[in-house]
Amino acid sequence: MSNERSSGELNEQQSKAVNCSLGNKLILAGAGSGKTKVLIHRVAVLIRDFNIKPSNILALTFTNKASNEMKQRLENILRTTSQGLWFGTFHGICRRILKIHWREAGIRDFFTILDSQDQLRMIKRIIKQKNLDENLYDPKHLQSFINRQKDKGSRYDNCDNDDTKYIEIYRDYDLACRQTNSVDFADLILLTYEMFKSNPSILNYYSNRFKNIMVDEFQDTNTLQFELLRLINGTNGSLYAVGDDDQAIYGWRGARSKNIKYFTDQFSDVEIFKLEQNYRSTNSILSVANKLIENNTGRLGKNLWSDSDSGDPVFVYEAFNDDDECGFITEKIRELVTKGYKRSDIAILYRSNYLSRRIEEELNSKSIPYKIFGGFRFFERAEVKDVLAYLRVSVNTSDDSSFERTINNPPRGLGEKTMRVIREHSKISQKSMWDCVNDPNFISTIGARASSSIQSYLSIIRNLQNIIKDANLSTIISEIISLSGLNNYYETKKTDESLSKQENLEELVSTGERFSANNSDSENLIQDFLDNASLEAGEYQSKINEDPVQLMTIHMSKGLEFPVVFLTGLEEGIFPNENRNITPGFMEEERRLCYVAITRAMKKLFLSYANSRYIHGSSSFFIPSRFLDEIPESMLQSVKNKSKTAYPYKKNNFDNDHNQSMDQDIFSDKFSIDQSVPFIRVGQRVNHMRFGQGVILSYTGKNEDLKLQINFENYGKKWLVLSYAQLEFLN
DNA sequence: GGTCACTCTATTTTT
DNA sequence: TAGAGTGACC
Repeated sequence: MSNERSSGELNEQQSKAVNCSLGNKLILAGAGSGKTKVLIHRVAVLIRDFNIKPSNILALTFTNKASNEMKQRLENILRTTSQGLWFGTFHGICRRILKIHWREAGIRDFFTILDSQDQLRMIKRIIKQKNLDENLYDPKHLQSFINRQKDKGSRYDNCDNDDTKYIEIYRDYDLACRQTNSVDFADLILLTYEMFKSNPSILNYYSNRFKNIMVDEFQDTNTLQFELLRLINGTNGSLYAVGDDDQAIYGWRGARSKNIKYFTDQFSDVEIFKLEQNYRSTNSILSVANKLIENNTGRLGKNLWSDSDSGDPVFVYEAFNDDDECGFITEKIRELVTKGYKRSDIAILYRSNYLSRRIEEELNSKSIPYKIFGGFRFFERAEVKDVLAYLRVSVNTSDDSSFERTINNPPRGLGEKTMRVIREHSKISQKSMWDCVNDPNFISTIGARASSSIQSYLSIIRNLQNIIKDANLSTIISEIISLSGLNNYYETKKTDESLSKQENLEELVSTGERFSANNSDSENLIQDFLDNASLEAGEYQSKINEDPVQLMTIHMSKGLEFPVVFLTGLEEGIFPNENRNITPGFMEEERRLCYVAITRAMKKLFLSYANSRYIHGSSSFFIPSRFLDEIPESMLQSVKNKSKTAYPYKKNNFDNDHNQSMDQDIFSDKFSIDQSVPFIRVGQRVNHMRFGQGVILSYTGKNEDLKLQINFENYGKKWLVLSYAQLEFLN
């Protein structure tokens, strides 16, 4: 965030929103209109002018990043600490509440927070236990079913699904969660909600305490979060909700952007403010964004304007393949850096994480430092999770998943057979797996070899439990790495992979060190560290670089801004992403996502698409994204690379032959390359019997399905199947 | 029970 | 392409 703006004066709209009376307020804030600034200034006004104690304020955001930033910026304005003010994400705050009221919530202390991976593993296990076919009961599908139900506030006994097996799995999953003392993401919120519902006195306490609730990105709240806010806010609270319906991009995760509308209906006396002046982008960028988003229906309607200069035009680069696209980007970055831009001023945005690989390769080969946000998350790496699992069983022995994860890792000679026996026994005796293997009667039924392996595992954990009592966090972690035998295991392997795993574990030790330093006031450092690992997956930094180019998905970029933005992969199927079950409103959400991407740019925006792209091991053709068509041509400046033939395409280096096989793939025997057919390339002029002359814009498909998009002088753009259309190729 | 090599298959976004 | 899952062999 640029300082000149955060310290600057408020404009009239902002000032009204900041200095309003108490009560429920809705701030409709367009992209770049200073919404965080308003939120922070509002908190300052509450404290300074309304004499509200910081401890009576709750500030909710969606990401930890946003929360930390808000905290810091507020303390800058107040010039003091914001002591007692609760900052956090919905999940983080609910976790905090459950840590205090776990009894009332019907769970046990020291619960484990399951991340999506853990959750999926648990569901898979249940499907297996029930002897169901994973093809009929797709674990991922069930995972999203369960999460959607929880996001709506429905437990298994009041949810709707025609397939009773779904409901059974949901029930068994929840049962397993309770038994293993684990809580998933949705549970953090649902348990808090249910606890408030059944304990009016506790609810009362929090309602009275948090008379002032601030919510950022309100359009991203889901049904349950909305209801939770309603509970805490009660009848006389002041909820200050800031949001933008045009930036709702989490519908797929259960967010209900209609909450903005419901807020005015279901909360009392809501006063609405609009922030419509954009301070971020040049007018060229803003016009492109506005034109694009006009294609969505049912918007609340804002008129985002800016009095800044028009600046550079928005550029579009048509690449013929992904290499070309990356080449263009790195070339431009070099140019911009020589012109005085910092690399960290530049962001490369993409729809999906896997699209970053090619870009990374190119940046690496050109030695351009970069930092990638999201993607592989540090705490989701297998070896890191292994070590954390050791820590988890040590503090929560009923955590069966962590028990299972660690007992034979590194291999100690315990196989599927023994595990099955333990699992069975645990199910029948209703005891945790840990309790089972600590029961001498049960152990005596197990073979000598297996039982001695179990004993050595148990002694490792007991040893760790002793160490945990008085060692500091980073010591504990490094003890786990060596005592567990993981370090030895990787040491003897000596592969590149095991080496990098060891490095990651070393990094984990320093992460622990940093965490202790930053959380010296924590009452239970280990618990907080473990929960933090689940809730904040940690950004993985491939290299520690000075001034790196920023790479991230569009989702990650929300709330951020950059002088220069490259928005890549604007192709049908990639962005908008093709979705198997196209849900209603899906396309509009994709469009909003594109809107978010465009409005991240302050000065320069480069859009790019490739005619062919190497994906999932093979090359495919793409047509440009419809979003490009929705922007008037006059607003875009095309940067075409006409000197290169788009098709058939030969790579310059011949180190592999996939391009050649690609040619053959397209021109099979039915449609072989024939000297009478000139190069089909984008920009090629053609003549059609009926439509007359035109220019090839793009193409898709292969063989007899090869389709060309042609822009005819008198008939406009048309798609024609090459094998049927009688085309004359002009020079 | 452990390991390795092979096959299969899924490829969206995240707290 | 890469990660997960499977099966054969030690």
